[in-house]
Amino acid sequence: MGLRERKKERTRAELQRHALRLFRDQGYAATTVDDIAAAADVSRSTFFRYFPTKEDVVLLDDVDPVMERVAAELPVGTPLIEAVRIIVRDAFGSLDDEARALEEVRMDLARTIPEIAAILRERNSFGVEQIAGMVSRGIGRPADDPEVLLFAGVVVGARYAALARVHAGRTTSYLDELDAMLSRLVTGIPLADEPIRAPRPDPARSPA
Amino acid sequence: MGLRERKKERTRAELQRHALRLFRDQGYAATTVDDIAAAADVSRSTFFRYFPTKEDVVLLDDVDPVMERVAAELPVGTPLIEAVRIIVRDAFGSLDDEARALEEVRMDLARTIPEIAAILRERNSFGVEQIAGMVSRGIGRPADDPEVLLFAGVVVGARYAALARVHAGRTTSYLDELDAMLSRLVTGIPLADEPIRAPRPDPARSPA
DNA sequence: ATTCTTTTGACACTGAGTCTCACTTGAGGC
DNA sequence: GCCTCAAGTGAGACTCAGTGTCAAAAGAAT
Repeated sequence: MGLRERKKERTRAELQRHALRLFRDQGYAATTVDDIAAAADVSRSTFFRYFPTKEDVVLLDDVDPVMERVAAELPVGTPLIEAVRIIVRDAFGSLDDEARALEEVRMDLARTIPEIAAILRERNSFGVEQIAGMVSRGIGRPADDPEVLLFAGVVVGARYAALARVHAGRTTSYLDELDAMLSRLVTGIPLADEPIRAPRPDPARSPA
Repeated sequence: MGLRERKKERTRAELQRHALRLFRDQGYAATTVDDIAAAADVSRSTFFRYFPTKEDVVLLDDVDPVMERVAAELPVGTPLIEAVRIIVRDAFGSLDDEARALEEVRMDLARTIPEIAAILRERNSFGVEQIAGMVSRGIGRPADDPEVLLFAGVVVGARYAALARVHAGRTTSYLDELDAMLSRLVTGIPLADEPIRAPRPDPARSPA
């Protein structure tokens, strides 16, 4: 790996490091791309050469290729829902220390700054189509099959639920929470048969 | 309802009508807010007084209050997953002709212009927290309860699956598709126990 | 007709994102 | 070591979304 590559990697890391620090210190909206570039001692143009948008500096996505690799190593016959659990856990678990540390910072920011939580919720990693593609390959059904899409949607939903827990400050580990959510799904959809009670007035609208 | 109110409503409708028309004709990114304002014969400022962002002109949200009303009228004891199905169907079903027509246009745009599909997927109506709030009221559990959030996440996931079908051009009616997705959920998560097959090379990466 | 309030348009400003062009700097052949 | 080429960088101009202010216009109320 030549000097050029190393320098590039260093610049990218510097930009991300300073960006996250600034976001933490002075908030997301209050931090301009100029601020970040200045802190990392590069020009504004350079920032956009490394990250297509300001939001992207929060994201990472070293995870996707790892997920593919883990998926390819699963024993044939594993039930789909179990496979998802294993893939998620192993893929995140196999991140190196640096990536893992970055992940921690990112989740902490998500808990602290609502704007970042929104970015992660909307943009992070996997969408329905992406998961549907993996499922499609895993069980040999078309990727636009309704059941394949619905399964993928449920997985994405579990992710959102985990992120909501993080956002509510009810957990410190997004990964553990996601794993717990997926575990619950193994026994079906929770509360599906729960009977609804007599309707009561929306507490948000009733007098305090 | 005074002249003032009527005029306001007309302006809002005009802005939305022209915006959707322009988006359809020349694309979302290529249409500036100035274009929309000019077409509707108002100033740029006025546009932003009616819609906080350019994206918002695609959205509607006459639906939320209706959902609340439908929810309040459900018989006590209805299973939660059934309740969701009924609420969604009745709430959308009770839209007036104009709102329904707008919904059609919006879904058509979503199928045609990927950018609009993304906006709908990310911003439209209900997020996990919002649904969790309704569920919380319906069954009397805290809104940040893991199972409540997971259930809400699953519902959102079903929505995404339906939107993915629309996006793939496999259906013309988003509503019917969503209803079908929720029906499937009544019998549990589809494909959950489906065994995965021997891994095969990613077709996207294999030679054509 | 008069006041009062809401809506509106004109304008200025910030910041994200795009583009171009000239420059520097690492890589590799000689 | 030198030269050449390509990759990476910086400066700056430009577009457009979104915010804020302020004064003029138009509907409502008396």
